[in-house]
Amino acid sequence: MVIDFKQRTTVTLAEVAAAAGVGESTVSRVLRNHGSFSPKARERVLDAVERLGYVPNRIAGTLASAGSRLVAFVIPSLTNIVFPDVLRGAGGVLEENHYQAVFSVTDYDSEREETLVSAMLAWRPTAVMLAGFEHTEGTLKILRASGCRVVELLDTDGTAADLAVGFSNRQAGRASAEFLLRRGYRRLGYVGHDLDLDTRAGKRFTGFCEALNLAGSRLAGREIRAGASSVESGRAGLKQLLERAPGLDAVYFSNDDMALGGYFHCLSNGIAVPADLALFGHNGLDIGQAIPQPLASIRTPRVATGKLAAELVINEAPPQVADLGFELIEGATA
Amino acid sequence: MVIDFKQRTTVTLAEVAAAAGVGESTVSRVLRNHGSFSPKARERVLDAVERLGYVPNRIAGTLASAGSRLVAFVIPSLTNIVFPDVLRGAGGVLEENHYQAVFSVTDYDSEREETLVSAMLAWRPTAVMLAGFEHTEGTLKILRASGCRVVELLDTDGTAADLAVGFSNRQAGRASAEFLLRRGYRRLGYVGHDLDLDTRAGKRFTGFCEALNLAGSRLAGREIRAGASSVESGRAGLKQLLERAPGLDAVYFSNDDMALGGYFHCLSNGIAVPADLALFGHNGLDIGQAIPQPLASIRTPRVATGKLAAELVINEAPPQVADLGFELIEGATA
DNA sequence: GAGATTTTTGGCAGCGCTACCATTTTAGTT
DNA sequence: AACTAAAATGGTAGCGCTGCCAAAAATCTC
Repeated sequence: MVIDFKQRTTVTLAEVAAAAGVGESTVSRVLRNHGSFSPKARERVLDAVERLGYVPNRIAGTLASAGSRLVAFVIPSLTNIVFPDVLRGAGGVLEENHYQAVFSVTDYDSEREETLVSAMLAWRPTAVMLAGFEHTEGTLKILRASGCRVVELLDTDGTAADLAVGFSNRQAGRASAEFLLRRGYRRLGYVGHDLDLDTRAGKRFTGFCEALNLAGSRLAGREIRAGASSVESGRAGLKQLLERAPGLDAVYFSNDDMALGGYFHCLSNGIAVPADLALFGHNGLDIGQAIPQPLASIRTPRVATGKLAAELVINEAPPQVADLGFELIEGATA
Repeated sequence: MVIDFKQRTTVTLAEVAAAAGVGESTVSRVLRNHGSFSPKARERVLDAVERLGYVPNRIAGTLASAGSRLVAFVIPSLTNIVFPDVLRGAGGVLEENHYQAVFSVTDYDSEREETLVSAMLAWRPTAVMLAGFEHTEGTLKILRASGCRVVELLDTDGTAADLAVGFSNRQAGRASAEFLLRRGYRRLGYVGHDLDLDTRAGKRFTGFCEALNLAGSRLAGREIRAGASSVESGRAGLKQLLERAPGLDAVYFSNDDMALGGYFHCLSNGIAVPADLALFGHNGLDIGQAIPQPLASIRTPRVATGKLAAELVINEAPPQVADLGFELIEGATA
């Protein structure tokens, strides 16, 4: 196999103009379909573009004009399917409008977030999309100074810097507790992952406890596991919790991944769900609905969040907080 | 809340130079730590940068120099965790080397792939990363003409355009069949998703059938489902298959998502695994190892693929095919 | 201490494009 | 046909940075 390494002089707009026998401006106008030009000119330009294999250079275009049509995502994780879902929702809209998505991953580390946001801004993106409201002072400062739009995703409990799209995790936590109480469960436990890192999970937990308090009840046991959420962590977490706090009749998990782990623990150990123990997750993942007993959970608007976030940015919407709500899935595990 | 909409004149390198009392070149050299400058100059520049809150403009930098330090990913899906995993692997390496990842999603449509690759090239990326070897002629043509590096991911069965990193899906399929045969299963079925779209799954299936033929055996039944893989699709697929082809003793699934669906079907319907029916997946996802009986599967080097792909590009490696292999997980479902 | 090196520095021409403006061409009006 | 309005076009000055080069300053050599 032979690869051509010789410096292929990239075709420029000027060359296209020359080949088409028109001025550079005309080529630019035709290609962006902006301003006026004759059908004849259009044809000659498109013909030359085709013939020379011209690919516009958006780096140059961006520098010359104002907007970069680049949208930066600085997200905590790619392993937690929540974020790919948001990216997916945004991706479609962005693409239709000829925007490009750029991303980096913080691993739930807000210092890293600051570094990454700062690096992103060097590309002069139209907007920066972040998870939630909890950021370092430094992050907020450089973001403000940049003048670019900021969208905080998947959270509405807090103060938005500019735009925010998501739902109230706190209310989701409350709704989960209320549902379990309504079903008659009284000895409730919690299995979660690191709440300091995943502040949205923390808010759900807060909401959950609030609802319990309001009902004159309280958490009968909790197991907080270090690190990110995972099925295995949920499984081990439930095992731990049940050993330490026997007699629970329902457990709330920080999300569906954790809850699935819990479910599998029950399956393996002959714990009847929900007769012996009820399980409640969060996110409403498809897989949770495909297990033998559909998981009781809360369906969150992840794709819709990405979609709306992109739309707001593209339409230059004024600062606002868009609450997309959530939907309780009764399932069969509670 | 008040948002400052006034056109915040972005700080430029020239302003930093003026503030630091040095020339523009010196600022540029200090910031890139490239070329020579005195400690004194360095200090004054960094001080001015800090004071003015200067953020370099990489759009301009890229235009002026050669390389964009942008790596484009054009992937089939974000729902299939395989691709986020690859992105994750690449992301770390890219970030360390001050590269940025840009992506778009084809939804397994090669016409869209061509459009998206073309759009990506407008950003003059250092490399374009694609899934597999199957691309339209048009895609290959514009890629060749662009002169940028191309990495084809997660496949080694075919002809690479430039770099390729992954493993042999065909061999994975063979290994899966050989394992099942070795275990004594004889009436083998297959449940898969759309093979024309996911050509790598198709190659696994081919390899699987080859191994059966070699052993003088043949597939006893198959169910190919339209659309992308999912747990629900696997569940429904296995149900269908068992109705149509009773008496199977093992089923090979196009991937772990599908296999999990199959497992859940068995759980729901009192089919003992593996006594009544053995199940075999592909990818070795964590969740497959967290269900009551760890799923027999093949662990694929997804993160490592992303990592190596990024490294090869950054180190300007010569064209090559890197086979990272795979690992059979015996599990407990076969 | 003069001359030869080496290090540090600033000026400036692009990179490829778009925005703006001035000019030319075409269409419209009476 | 003469004149006006509208449409089409090309020239060119940047966008903010880097790379090159020549000049200036610092260091070394005998």
